[in-house]
Parts: sequence; structure tokens; C-alpha cells
Amino acid sequence: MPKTEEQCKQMREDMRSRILERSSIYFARNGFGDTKISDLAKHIGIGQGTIYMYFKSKEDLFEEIRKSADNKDEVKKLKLLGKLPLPARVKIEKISEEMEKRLRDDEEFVVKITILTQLLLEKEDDIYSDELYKELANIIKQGQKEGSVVKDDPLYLADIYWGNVYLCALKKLFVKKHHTLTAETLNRLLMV
Amino acid sequence: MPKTEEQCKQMREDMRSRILERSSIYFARNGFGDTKISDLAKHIGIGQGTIYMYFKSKEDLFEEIRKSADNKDEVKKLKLLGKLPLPARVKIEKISEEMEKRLRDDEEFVVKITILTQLLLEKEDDIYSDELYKELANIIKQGQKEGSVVKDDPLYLADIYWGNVYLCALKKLFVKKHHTLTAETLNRLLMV
Amino acid sequence: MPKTEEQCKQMREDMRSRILERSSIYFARNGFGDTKISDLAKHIGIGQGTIYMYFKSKEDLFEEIRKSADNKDEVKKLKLLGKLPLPARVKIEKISEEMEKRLRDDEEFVVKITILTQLLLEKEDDIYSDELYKELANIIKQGQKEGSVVKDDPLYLADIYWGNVYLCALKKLFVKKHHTLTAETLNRLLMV
Amino acid sequence: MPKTEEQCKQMREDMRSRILERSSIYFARNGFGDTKISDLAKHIGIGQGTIYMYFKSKEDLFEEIRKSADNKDEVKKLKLLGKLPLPARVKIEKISEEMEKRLRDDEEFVVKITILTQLLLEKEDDIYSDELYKELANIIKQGQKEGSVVKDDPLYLADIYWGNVYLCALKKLFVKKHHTLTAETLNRLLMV
DNA sequence: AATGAATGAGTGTTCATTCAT
DNA sequence: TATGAATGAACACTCATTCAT
Repeated sequence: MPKTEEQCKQMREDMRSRILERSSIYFARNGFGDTKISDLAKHIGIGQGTIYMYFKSKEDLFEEIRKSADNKDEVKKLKLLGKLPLPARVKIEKISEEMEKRLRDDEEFVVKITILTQLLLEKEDDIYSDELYKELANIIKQGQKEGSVVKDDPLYLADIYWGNVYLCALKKLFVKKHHTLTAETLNRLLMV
Repeated sequence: MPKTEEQCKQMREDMRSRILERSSIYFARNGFGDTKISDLAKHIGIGQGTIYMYFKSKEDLFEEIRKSADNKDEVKKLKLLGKLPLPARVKIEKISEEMEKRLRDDEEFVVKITILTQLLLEKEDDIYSDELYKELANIIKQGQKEGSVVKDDPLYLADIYWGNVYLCALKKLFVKKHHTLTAETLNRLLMV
Repeated sequence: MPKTEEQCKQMREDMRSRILERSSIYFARNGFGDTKISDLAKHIGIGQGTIYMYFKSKEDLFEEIRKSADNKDEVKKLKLLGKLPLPARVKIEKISEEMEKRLRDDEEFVVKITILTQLLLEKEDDIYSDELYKELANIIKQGQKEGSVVKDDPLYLADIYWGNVYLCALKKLFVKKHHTLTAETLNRLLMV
Repeated sequence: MPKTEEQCKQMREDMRSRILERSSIYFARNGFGDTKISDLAKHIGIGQGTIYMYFKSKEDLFEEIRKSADNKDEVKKLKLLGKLPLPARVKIEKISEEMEKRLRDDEEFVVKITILTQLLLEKEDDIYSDELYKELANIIKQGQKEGSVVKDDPLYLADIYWGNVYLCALKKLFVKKHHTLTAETLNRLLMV
């Protein structure tokens, strides 16, 4: 075998990533029950059996997708931004601009948002305990003190904000022609 | 004959409605593939076979639910409201109030909105050709002329508006504790 | 209730006979597995439940039909004829004539023959142990001694004979236009 | 690719043939309704699912069995024989001898005859329009002119002849111990 | 390692049987 | 007594998973 140990490992890692990435959009669109392994394999362009070389089961693959779609990075960014000595208005504008850009250009982000939100909905209980909601709520509170953000329950406002980001992601996944969410709209959700 | 013709027909109609109504929540929450006929029957409180006395197949039941969730009534109402000699601001406030109320109290409406929107998303092409979007866009145009509604593509604004109604319906179906959408929030989506 | 005990009993007996008679043709044509109780009831012109007031189960009804289709009468007749001081040729001609007549005119007989033969076939083992075969074989033996019947295994010849009667009955049940079996043909099966 | 295209196609064809062949006996014996897919699969020695890789449904498999049991070959042979410059007596003797041999040795033929005849019976209308009946009737006509075949409706005689072949096939399928039809008996059905 | 034909557990559907009327 | 809507056990069918190649 001409391949080195290293190359071999790399190839395995590449295939695993490819399956995860291409599966996630499928699961995000169709849900778990309506996604057939045979269709998935065809969509990825590999044999059905190959999936089982990288994942124990359909359930396992789904779990890995959920795990890989964590929002730790986003939460970290938001925390950092929250601590900066800036007016809330600016912070919110920055977030909205990034959202607009990523929703427009970054398909991986679109899929991630969709999966994350669907996970959140399936938790059935307190949607507001999510870190992302809490961090945005903090910035909102700051804005309310500064008079730039509307008076209302900060968590409720955060929910509305992220909900609209999710909605846009959903439309990206399903509908061809549609007007992408603008930073302006996002800002208006929160600010006077 | 143990029952009159009339009673018999009525009972059949009642059972059919009951199946449709109680199934719709299940399908709206879990989608087609994750909904088992056995669970459905248990949830409705009837035998599995009974479903097949009223619907040819699981697929057929799903289709009937989709058909029964049409938005003709809502479109009609919106058309009437659109023609009234009122400022757009008042019209929009009326719509928002009704949405707040029905999202809060009318579970059938919540399910209907969910199914309708999912159907819309699955159409894959032009989401904006829907009557509901068009009618609201007309009122938005009026508002823009009157200076009460923000300057932006009316169909895009209508999309944002209905999207938030859908989001609230989704949360109603999935999450126990959450802050219901307020008329105030809906108004702020459109008005300056 | 104006009906006497006697009348009531008579009515039950009538209904039972009606079900047996009308079911037998259905089972003879379609077999057990391809006969649905719902179709059967419709064919008889009664409700499904009514069948279960007279028979424990579909299996039981089928059994009763089988029992009612016994060949004791035929065997008795054949035995009597066998003992008469007549040439075998005459005996066989008499049998053939009766078969021709009954196959032509007596639908109950047609159904009975069909069911009896199918029962015989399902026994899987020795078809030749049936009384009807044995009795005819005796007459055949007599004929062979007298030189009027062809030389061959009497049970085999009896089998051929009854087989042709069965075939004719089958065609009666299934095919509209067909040439009924003649006594002449039956005679030729056995006699020189 | 673990197998060549050619090998793969061949294997699929083989499995399909195997299912068809082994199913046909089951259906011929039990009919459609009394044949369970689970039993069938066990009998063939494959998994239930495998059947559905080659046939859309139980009904489809049944149809394919019926289609595969055509009598074109037999008709062709009979047509050729009919045209030969031989006395009808010789022709009939040849047919009878072949029937005796194939009924004795060729199980596929036995099953085919059974299915073909059952199909013929289910047509409900004119049984005599079948090619096999017509071709034999032609030879019978020739025989009647030559004085070797009994005077009677040729199609009726052909019906009796094929009927006895069918009867023998039926007995082959159902009954273990029975006297196989002889060419001599078949000949006597037609010839003086 | 990759494949896809084969498998059988699990789900959809039918139909013999029950039972309220 | 007669009925046919309702039932669920049994059967048809699908699809996640395995495994020979």
C-alpha cells in the first residue's frame, strides 16, 4: 500500500466530514423519519454501506449532526461582544450585520441554525434557558437602560430576534426565490 | 336499521372530523415519516382499522389534512378589511390583535397556520405568490403611502409578518413555556 | 311476539340453509382464502354479523359446507345399482345418463361435486380410497369380465370417470358458454 | 465494483427466475389468498424483503407467474404437427405420448398446465377461443374425415382432451399416490 | 475500504370477528 | 334477531442494517 498511515487517517476524516455535511441539509429539510438511508447515500454519492463504516446507525449519524451543530462559537462571540465597552445599539447592529452576511453566504451556517432551532423546539420545555438567548438578552437589557431598545421582556425579544434568523434559514433551505433577511429588519425587531 | 340514515351520516362525518383534527397536531409536530398509525390511533382513542374506514391510506389522511388546512377564510377576511375606508395603521392593528388572540386561544388555528406554512415552504418556488401575502402587501402599500409603514418591499414585509405568526404557532405546538407573540410586536414589524 | 316457537325455529333453519347454500358456490369458486366475509354477506344479501349468528367462524362455515357436501347418497345409490342383476354396460349407461342430467339441471349437485373433489385432492394421499371410486370400480370390474369395459386398472378408470364429471362441474361454475358433458362421452371413457 | 456488470445482471435474472418458479407451485396449489408471503419466502429459502426487490407486490408476482405461463410454445408445436402430412391418428398418438411423458417427468409443465387452465376458467366467457383448443380441433376434424376420430363437436372433444390433461396435472400437484394419465386413455377420448 | 443485494424487525393495511344499537 | 361500524390480530410491505465480494 503506497499510502502512509497519515494519509489514510486523513482520508477517513475527510469522508466522515463529507457525510456529516451533506447529511445535515437532508435531515434539516426532511426530518429524521422522512430521510431514508438509501436516498441519503445517493445524495452524498456513496454506497449505503459506506455510511455504516463511519457511523454506527442512522440515529448515531443524526446525533453526530446535532453535536456538530453546537452554538458554542456563537455564544463565545456574543459573550465577548457583550463585554465590550460599546453602546448596545452598536452591538446589536454588529450582530445583525453578521447574521445578514452569513445567512446570505454561509450555507453551513444556515443548516446549523436550522438544526439548532429544531433541537431547541424539541426540548419541549424552557426555550429561554439557551445560552444564545441569555447572552442576547443581556445586550438587550443594556440597550433598554440606554433607551435604544424597546421596553419588553428581554428574553422574549431575544426569542423574536433568533426566531427571525431561523425563519430566514428555513426559507434558504426550502424556497428558491425569496428576499433574504436584512440587518435593518433585524434591528427594527429590537430597537426604537 | 338501528339508526336513521341521517344519524348515521352525521356520525360518520363526526368521526372523520375527529380523526382529521386529532391527527393534524401529530403530523404538524412529527411530520409524515415520524408519525406511526398505531400511535395516531392510540392518541385519537380508536382502533387502527377505524382510520382506514375513513381514509384510504396514511398518505391519503395526510393529504386530507393538508387540504382541510386552506387559508380561504383568512384571505376573504383580509380582502374585506383591505377594502374598508380605514387607515392602514388601524387595519394592521386589527389583524395583529386577532392574530394575538387566536394564537393564544384557538388551537385549531395554531395547527392550521403550521401546516399551511410548511406546505408553502415545500412548494420550493415562489413563496410570495400566496394570496395571504398579496393581500397583506396591499395594506402595507397603503400604509407606506400614508407614512405609517416602513419603506421596504411590501411582499418582504408581509413575509416577515406571517413568518412571525408561524414561529409563534410552532412554539405553541412544541414548547410548553414561552411568551406568546403580542400584537405590539407584530405591529412593530411593519410600522414606524 | 305473534310467532310460535315452531315458526321461529323454522325461520332459523331456513336462514342457516340459505347461508350454507349461497356460500358454497362462493367457496367453490374462490377457495377459502380468497373469499371475504364481507363479500359473502353482500352476495347472500344479509349483514356480516348475521353469518356469525349461525356459524362460529369462517372456518366453521367452511367446515359445515364440507360436511353438507357428503357423497353418502351417491354412494348408496351406486351400491344399490351395483347389486342389481344387470349387465355392467347398462349400469354404466344409467350412471352416465344421471350425471349428464344432473350436471345440466341441478346446480346444487354441481357445487357439491366441485367441493367433494377439491376435498379429495386436499387429502394429499390416497385418492382411490374414496367409496365412490370403489363402488364404480366394482361395476367396472364386472364390465371387464363381461368384456364391455376396457382392460385397465379399475380404480384408475373410475378416477378418470369422476374426474370428467368434476371437470364439467368446474366449467359450469366458471364458464358461461361451454358444451356440457354428454353421457356418450362418459360411456366412451370406460367402454369399448 | 465487486462483480462485473454481466455477472450481476445474470444473478438478478437467476434470482427472479427462482422466485417465479418456486412461487408458481405455491400459488397453483393454494391460490392467491391462501398463499402468505412469509411462507413463500421460507419455501424459496430467501428473506421476505428479497421478493420485493424483484416484484412490486404479491399481486405483481402473481401476475408475472400468470404471464410467464403462456402456451405459445405448445401452440406452435401443435400448429407444426397439424401441417405435417400424417394421418390424424398418428398426430393424436404423438400428442398423447408427449403429454404422458411430460406429465410424468416435467414438473414445470405440470404447474404451467394448472395455471393456464385456471386462467382459462377465470376468463368466464368463451373457453373455446383458446388457440390450443382450436389447433387440436383442426386435427380432430382431419381425423373425423379420415374416420379415425369419433363424430362429435371437435371443440368439445378438444375440451375433453385438454381437460383430462389438466386433471392429471392437478392430481400431480395435490395427491401423492395416483395413477398417471396414460397416452392410451387420452387416445381413447378421441379415437374409435 | 467500498458496495449494494439480502435480510428481518417494524410499520402500514386488511379483514374475520365483535357488539352497541 | 339483524346490522354494520369498530376492532386488533394477522398479513403485506418498507427500510435500516449487514455482509459477501
